[in-house]
Parts: sequence; structure tokens; C-alpha cells
Amino acid sequence: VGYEKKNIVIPDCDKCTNTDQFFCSLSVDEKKKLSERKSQNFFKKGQAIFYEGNSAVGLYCVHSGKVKLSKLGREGKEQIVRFAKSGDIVGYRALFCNEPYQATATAMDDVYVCMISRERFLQIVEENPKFSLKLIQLLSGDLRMAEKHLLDVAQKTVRERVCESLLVLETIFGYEEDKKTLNVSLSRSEMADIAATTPESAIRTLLKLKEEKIIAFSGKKIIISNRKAVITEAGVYD
Amino acid sequence: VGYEKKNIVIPDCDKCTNTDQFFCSLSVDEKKKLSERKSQNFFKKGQAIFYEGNSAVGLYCVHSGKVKLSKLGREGKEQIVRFAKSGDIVGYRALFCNEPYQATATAMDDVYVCMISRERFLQIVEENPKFSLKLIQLLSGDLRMAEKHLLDVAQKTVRERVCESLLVLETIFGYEEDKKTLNVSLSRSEMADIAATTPESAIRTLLKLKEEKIIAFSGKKIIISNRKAVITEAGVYD
DNA sequence: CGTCAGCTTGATTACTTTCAATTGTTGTGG
DNA sequence: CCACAACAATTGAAAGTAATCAAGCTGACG
Repeated sequence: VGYEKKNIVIPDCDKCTNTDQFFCSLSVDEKKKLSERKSQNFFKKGQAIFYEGNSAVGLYCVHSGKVKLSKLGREGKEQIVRFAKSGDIVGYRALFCNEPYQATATAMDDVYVCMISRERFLQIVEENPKFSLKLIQLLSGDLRMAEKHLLDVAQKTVRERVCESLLVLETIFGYEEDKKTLNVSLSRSEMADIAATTPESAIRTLLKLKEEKIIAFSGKKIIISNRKAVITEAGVYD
Repeated sequence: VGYEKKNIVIPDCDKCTNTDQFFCSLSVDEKKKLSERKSQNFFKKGQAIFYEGNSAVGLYCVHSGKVKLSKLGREGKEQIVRFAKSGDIVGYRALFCNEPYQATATAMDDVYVCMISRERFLQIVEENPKFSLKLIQLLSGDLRMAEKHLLDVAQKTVRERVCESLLVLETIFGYEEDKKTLNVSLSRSEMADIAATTPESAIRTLLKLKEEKIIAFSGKKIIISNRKAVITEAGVYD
């Protein structure tokens, strides 16, 4: 089944319909070159695309679906460090430093990715100064977010972090048609991993927010009833 | 006084004696070009080189001294996100993204820096693909550290973070001749900012470590009596 | 219908912060 | 040189927050 899907779903890079795609600044020829040796993969929800510590063979460009990037801490506790959605690339950082992957990438729903080999990617980077610049900007942005995240975890309460996490989920997954329901189903445990807390605390906090009519639930999904309150409660001080 | 010192202390880039310097991969001609328009500055201990939120005019290359990079959190609580020492560059990230500086850079002792303007730097980056690669690697490393730091803050106890901080100080500042005394004087408050805790907790933890003969004090400086124990207590799980 | 995993809840414990008071240090002007 | 002000460091006590532990509960699924 996987193989069929692969061939059907993902077009060549020069015909990729993802707008706002990381590689979109490349010329058609370059995109074709990118396509030549790329391999396409399908991952079911929950499957790992690569593991922290694995040696890096290439980078993955997310064609569709969402990916979470997480690191393992003490006693196996997971911390989600970033998300990636269609058009984003993951696993590229390890390529430059000759390091293993620094995080585990997991499919959050059905995910189609293209894998571009290390050699091909580095070749393209070398030939395209503008492309390097794009990479630098990407890294800068990720670094800025990581540092902000650091500050949040260091100084905010669980409640604030949970609200902040809701806002993160909003930017990554967006809303369903009602513009209120977050378009993602997360386990409480995953919610805890995002907010850097325990499942129990995450639950208690979400329930309290529900009591206060700030959020509501629809099955496993979360409805943001009072977006303003979420923002306030997230304690955005800048 | 500042002006005299400036002219005496810092040579042109092509004659810079800092080994392991960020710009050292440039050719002599390029270094000369770098020098042409650079301005040199002296900052006394405690002075700010730039502030978080200021618009970015250029990057700073640390010629001598140590610099701390910190961000302000809720209610003015400071969090140290990184250090820079001679040969390192700071403030470069904002240049690529047309953003203000994302952190405040403060001189930790007497610091001499060269300021390279935004335009000149971007020009050099454009002309040197290899240089971009170096930047990418720098950013990758910083990002890796930031993510590790995030995990530490999220999952470790104060004691572990304090021990970890001691190890960070070791790598940045090194030891005095006795190979035991950390070559840096920090206030308790700064120590707290590094370990992401309060001054009170930092003090209590350091005193407990002293009781346990793991560290000792020599004036304001810290002596690592039992380095192995510090490493163990830092809870390095990877 | 039983089972298993994830969710929820309550009670307890541990850790850390906060607040307040005290001590120590440093620099300054008389 | 001393007194004093200002600030940093320390200490103790109290409060608060969140993690942990230990049950029950629920719902999906064979």
C-alpha cells in the first residue's frame, strides 16, 4: 500500500504544489536536479522518520502532514522542541556538522516526505549563495524560537505554558472550519511534552481552563472559546 | 582613556592574533577589507554592548574579554542564554533577518570589540560561499546548545542546573594556574541567571555543594574540588 | 464483554520561590 | 580614618507550585 501511495502522491520538486516551500526559491532546473535522486516515503501516524542519535543520511522535506521534533531527557521524558508542516525541512542541521540527528522526528498524522541525500543537498548549497542565506535565516529563526522557548520554560508557570502551547498549536495546525477548534488531536501526554510538564498537570490545567470557559473540548480536540484570554494567560510580556 | 586604549589594543583584522577566530578562514585581502571600516570599542565590566530590542547596526567581534548574552523575562528577570569570548562574534543573527537584537550583550570584564557594519558583513557573506557554510555551522551549534539548554531547564533540578552551570563556566572561562579555580567572578545573581533559578536558591545550592566538599570558595571565585562529582551531579544522561 | 491503554482524580510529598530580616562589603564624603 | 549609605549575600520561615504516587474511570476494540 505504502508504495502505491508514494508514487501517486508526491510530484517532482519542480511541480510541487506546496506554496511557501523551503526550496521554492530554486530555479526549475535546480528543482529537477533535486528531484532526480530523491526518495519518497510515507509514514503512518506515530511512526518515527528518524531518531535522535541516528547518523544523518539526508534531510527530509515534508510534503504533507505534520511532524514533531522531540528530544529525550532524563528517564525517557520527552520534550517537544519544534514542529514541521508541509514545505518545511527537517534533519538538515545534522548534515552540516557531521553529527547524528539531534532530535527524533515523528509523524503526527499520515506524512509524506521526500528524502534528499546529504551529498545532493550540500552540492546545491554550495552552488547557490542565495540558498545559503535562506538557510541562515531559517536557522536564525529556529534559534530565536528556541531561546524564547527557553525563557518560557524557565520563567513561566504551567498554566502559562499550557496557554502558550495552545497558541503554538494554533500557528502550526490552524483551525477547523468553525475557526475555533484546533485542527489537531493530541494525547494529554503529548500536550504535556509540549508544555514541558506532566500529563497530570496538563490535564488539571486544561480542565481549569475549561471551567473558566476559556477553552472547551470536542472529542479529543480543543476549542479555543476565548482566544484573548488564552493570549493573556500565556503571559506574553513582550 | 577609552580612545587611547582602543588604538593601542586592537590590530587590523589581518593581523589579529586571536587563533580560532571566527573570521580566520578569510583571505588576507578579505580581512583587510573587513578592517577598513570597522570601528573599535572598549567596554568596561558591566557595560552593555547592545540591548535586546535595539535595531541592529552591525555585528561585534570580541577581541578580548568575555561577553554574556541575556534575555529579559517576566518582571525583568534575566536569563543568560549564551557566552562569547575572544574570537567569537555576537549580534550577527539580527542582521540577516532585519530584526532588532534578540538579546542584550554585556561585558563581563573589560572587553574590546570590533564592530563590523551590516552592509560590509553581508557583502562578505555574499562573496564567500564557504563563509556562509561557516555561519550555518555556527548557527547549528548554537541551536543545538539552545535545545539542550531547554531540556535542562525543563527537566533538571536546581542542583543539577547549578552543577551544569559550573561546567559551562569551565568551558568558557577555564581555570587559573591551579587548574581548580574557575577564572571568573560572578555575583550570585548572575549565577542564578545562568542556572535559571533565584539568587537564594543558587546560594543555598552552592553552600550545600561546599559542605559536601565538591566545591570551595576563594573570595568570589569558585574552586572545583571534585570535578567528577560536579559532572555526576549535573545529571548528564547522554 | 473483557482488557488495555489512556485519562482523570485525589492525596501526598518534594522542591523551589518568595518574603522578610540580618549580615557583610564596598565605596564615599566628611 | 570613620561613619554611613547602598547594595550584595546570607539565612530562616512560610507559601505555593507542581510532581509523584496511587487509585479508579472510560472508552476503544478485539
